[in-house]
Amino acid sequence: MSRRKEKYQRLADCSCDRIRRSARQVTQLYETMLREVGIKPSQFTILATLANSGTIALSPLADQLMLDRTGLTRNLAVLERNGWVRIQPGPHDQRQRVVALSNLGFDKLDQAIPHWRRAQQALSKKAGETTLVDLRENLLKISKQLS
Amino acid sequence: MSRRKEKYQRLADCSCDRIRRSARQVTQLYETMLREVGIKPSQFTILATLANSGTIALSPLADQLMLDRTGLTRNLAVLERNGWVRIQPGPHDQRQRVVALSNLGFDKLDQAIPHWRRAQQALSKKAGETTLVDLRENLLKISKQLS
DNA sequence: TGACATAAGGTGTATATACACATAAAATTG
DNA sequence: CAATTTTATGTGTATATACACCTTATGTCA
Repeated sequence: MSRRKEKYQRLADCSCDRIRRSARQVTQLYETMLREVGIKPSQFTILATLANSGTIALSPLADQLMLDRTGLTRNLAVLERNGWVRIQPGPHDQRQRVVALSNLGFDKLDQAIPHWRRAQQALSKKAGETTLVDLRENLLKISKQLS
Repeated sequence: MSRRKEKYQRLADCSCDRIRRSARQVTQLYETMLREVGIKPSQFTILATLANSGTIALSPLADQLMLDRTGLTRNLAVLERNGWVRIQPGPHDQRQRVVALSNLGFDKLDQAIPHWRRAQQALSKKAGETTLVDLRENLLKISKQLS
């Protein structure tokens, strides 16, 4: 394989690949914990955000979650099917749809919180609290610089 | 909304959500740069890995990439359709399939590298080199602790 | 007010990620 | 060597992510 050169070895330093790998691993840890209550990490995040925001239209919710709007639509369809959120036409603007956590959604969130906490603690224990704090700080910094 | 309490505000400190957001943002930066040569970040990573590994069976490749094996299968199907990789039955083990970069794949990789470098540099510039180095270090540390 | 621009949202399509389950080949073992 | 176990891989299914394009409602301005 004459084309296998040192030149290609540096490609391993890809920051995109690096963060994606870690994100997959962390996600799997949280999925394992949250699976016990039948909820996914991304669903948990949406429920938690809705618990704080109250009724909110789709686009500002997507902004707040830094999520793609079209992906949010489809994710919310699942949450609605599960009865965790209510989606209604916007009260003033007929283009809007506003979403809010239902009582069932609050229940599911309450039920999930202890498992989420276990995931947070497990990650902290495995990664080391200092490393994790530094990491989160740097991730936040980078997020702000990229938005 | 009587159930909107401080209790839910702490949920914003989710490490899983934090890393996933940043991963999305970083991925989008790389996608923007790599789109010009018609290749995705994850495809780039696979091509780069294959350039270094040479012919390799699917499972060890998935291990090396820390990728789900079944996802790799489907990703490779696209790469094969594009003519960037060759997939053949394993020479000794009839269960295996071994994959290798084709000449077209090396060409595509060579073509993509300058754009990937631009993405790396853009990220470094936006995030700050120090922050980025720290981040990568912590990500690597966490990856090792979680694997 | 009517024409046009803008904003909110949905749909189609492609890839990414992960798990449960299925199949076939190879390895092991009695 | 035949039966069983393990290994390598594929398939079905569900969700995640992103972009291009479409529709409809709202806003703007001549």
